[in-house]
Amino acid sequence: MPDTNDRRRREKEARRESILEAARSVLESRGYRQLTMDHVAQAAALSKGTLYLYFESKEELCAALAARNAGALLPHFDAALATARTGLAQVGALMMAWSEHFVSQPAQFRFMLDWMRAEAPPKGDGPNFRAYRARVNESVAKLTGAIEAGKADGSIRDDLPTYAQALQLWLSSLGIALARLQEEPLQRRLEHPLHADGLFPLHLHTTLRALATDPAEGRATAAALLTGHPAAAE
Amino acid sequence: MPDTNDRRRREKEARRESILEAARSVLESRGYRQLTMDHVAQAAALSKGTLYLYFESKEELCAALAARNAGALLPHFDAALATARTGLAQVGALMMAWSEHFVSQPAQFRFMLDWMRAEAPPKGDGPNFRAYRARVNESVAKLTGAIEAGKADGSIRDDLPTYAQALQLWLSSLGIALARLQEEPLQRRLEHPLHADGLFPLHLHTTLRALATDPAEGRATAAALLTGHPAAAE
DNA sequence: GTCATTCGCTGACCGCGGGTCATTTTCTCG
DNA sequence: CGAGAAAATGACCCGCGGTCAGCGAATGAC
Repeated sequence: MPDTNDRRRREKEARRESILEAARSVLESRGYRQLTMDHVAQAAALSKGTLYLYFESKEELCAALAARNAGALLPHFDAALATARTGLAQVGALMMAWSEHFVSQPAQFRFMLDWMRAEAPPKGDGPNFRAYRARVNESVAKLTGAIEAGKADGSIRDDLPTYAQALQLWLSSLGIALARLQEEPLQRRLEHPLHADGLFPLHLHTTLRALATDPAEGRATAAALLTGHPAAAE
Repeated sequence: MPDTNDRRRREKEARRESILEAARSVLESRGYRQLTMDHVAQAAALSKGTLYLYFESKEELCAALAARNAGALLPHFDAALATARTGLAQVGALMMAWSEHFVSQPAQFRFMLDWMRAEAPPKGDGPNFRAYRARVNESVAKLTGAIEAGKADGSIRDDLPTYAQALQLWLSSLGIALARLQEEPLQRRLEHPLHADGLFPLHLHTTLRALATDPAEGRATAAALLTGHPAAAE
């Protein structure tokens, strides 16, 4: 009977994964606004009621997707950190990695941003939410680590509060990303047409110049990162 | 009969305003998530169907509210511009004015950010949307004007693309503001507790240092703005 | 082999919220 | 007052998140 129980548990986990996969495919083909429980159920060849046996709510399902996506970013961050010599370059490389993931996985990133935008503030608990937050904290930790490294090697000013500075970086980049998400609306509604993609290189320059002990080094670091990866540049 | 027609038009306009006022009161007392057409109708002592005689959709009603709020910001921007000597100081003063309005009118600002977060991308047309966009463009124009002034007087580097830089400023500040909107969730979900309010002074320092021809002047300008208005500082 | 129990699953159903429209009420003017 | 227009109504539709009584198949005891 432990055999049976084990199999049961494995099958349950497999169902859960298949539901997540169904949700991902709906996201890919129909986008966030069409990500309804009915559509997910249809894609998973299950009834809607069944979904609620595996996820407490739609929010929890989305949180599970978000946790998965956030986890996928971490190896890229590690790779980025490995290629950079100074702490300042590490910060820039993390931002580049973020942007590149953005470009290469548009559906996932659109989801993450749409989900953050739609997230209802009051209730945000449950295991999947906690998993998501853990991944975010890991990412922020890599950023704070890079800033600390930069302070130690002299490439980053040492009069900055590390953790607050990491959040300022993270959040201001989020604003830039939001604009890219709404690229078409942005272009339509502004006086002068402007590709939101073009804002990221500028943001990188601005950020690194502000962090650098020597502004010229900030500029050089940003330029090196952008020419090394022209796909993400303007 | 022109008398009658005039009165009719005035009454129609008054109804429209009373609906907007009702919406504003619902927003104040119940928040964005409770801003339903039924609640607005109840607050305006009208039936729901009547609302649709004055606004095409809920989106249009919200756009009208947003246009009104965006318009209220413009005089503050003008006042901020008048107090600053250099272009760099003007940029900082505009950011401060934004932050102060944020603090003094929390309900309106919460609405603006909630609305932006919830806004559905595809369809965004209609007269109220255009009015809103016009106000935003006016605001951005004041920012580009300040940057140009700074280039002219030597306080801001002249190798920056003015318009793109204005947008980078605007959008990165938006990210900071979003964090402040979710202040409590932010504190709960991060490793280290941190008041989101504390991020704005840091953001101001970072931004002005990056823009300034002389980093020291950027730092001094930010410090002067923050000590001059301690309510908005950390 | 039989039968009671458990387990996974179903789909009809609910409430809410945005949006519609045939009907009724109110106003205007001859 | 009465005809026609304008304004307002509220019952109604649909899509969506979420619920639950019940059904059928696998399981295990005898």
